[in-house]
Amino acid sequence: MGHTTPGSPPTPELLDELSQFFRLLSEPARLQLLCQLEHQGPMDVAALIEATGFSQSHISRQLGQLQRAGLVRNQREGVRLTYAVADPLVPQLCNLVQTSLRQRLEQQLQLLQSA
Amino acid sequence: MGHTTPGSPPTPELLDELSQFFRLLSEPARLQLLCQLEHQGPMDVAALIEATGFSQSHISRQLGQLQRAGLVRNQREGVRLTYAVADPLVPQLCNLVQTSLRQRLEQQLQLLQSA
DNA sequence: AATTGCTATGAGCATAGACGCATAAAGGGT
DNA sequence: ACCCTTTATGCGTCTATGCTCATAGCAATT
Repeated sequence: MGHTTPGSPPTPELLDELSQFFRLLSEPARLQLLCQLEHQGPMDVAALIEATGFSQSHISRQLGQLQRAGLVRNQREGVRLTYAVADPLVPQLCNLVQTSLRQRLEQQLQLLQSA
Repeated sequence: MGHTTPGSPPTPELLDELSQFFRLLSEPARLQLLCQLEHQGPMDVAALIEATGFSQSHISRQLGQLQRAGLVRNQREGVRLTYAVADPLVPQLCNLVQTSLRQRLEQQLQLLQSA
């Protein structure tokens, strides 16, 4: 039940960093780009445009944000840039959340069945 | 290096659910409320107002969102509502992200030292 | 049922950020 | 040096939402 965490409460700075990080993943476009890269391996921008249907400028901006956060890395291939996932954290998080969401849905389903 | 995830790519619906979930944590106010509850154990709204300095209506709305998402649960104590964390997922996520952020900072530090 | 104390919610304002268009910047080939 | 291709960025628009004020709803007490 009601755990209390023994450590100190998170500082405002940490709180801000955490929320900023989650904000990156809160945008479907960015999350989609990340998942696409995770699933397909490294891709260049043209392929990402093709896969997602977003405009070039939009993709460039979103990838820029992901790169500044260290979630993605790029590499030149001639004039093109190839992007790749740079941190295994994101898939981990998504799996955790996905599992939790599923569990909650199953619980709700059981509640409905018992009614 | 470049893993590719064997499973199928996430459906648009899953992508939306995941991003909506992360959006909840992307707001400093909500994350602060969650951390406060996690750290102090169950608290009533007056205590949360005291602890965070937010207005009553703001807190009510944010707690409502967290509750609809199943992250928080409330319980009547007379006329007051006491809120408590309802899912251990959030502290897990925060710890993962925090660890990853720290690792990245340490790497950057080493890069600076070797320069 | 009226009053009191606590919580939820409608209305409105302000701001952040997504998204596209146009254009600049950068890199490579002739 | 010029041109072509690819990526980054300034600017404008529009939507979403944080946040507040006022007020409505609701539970307990008398």
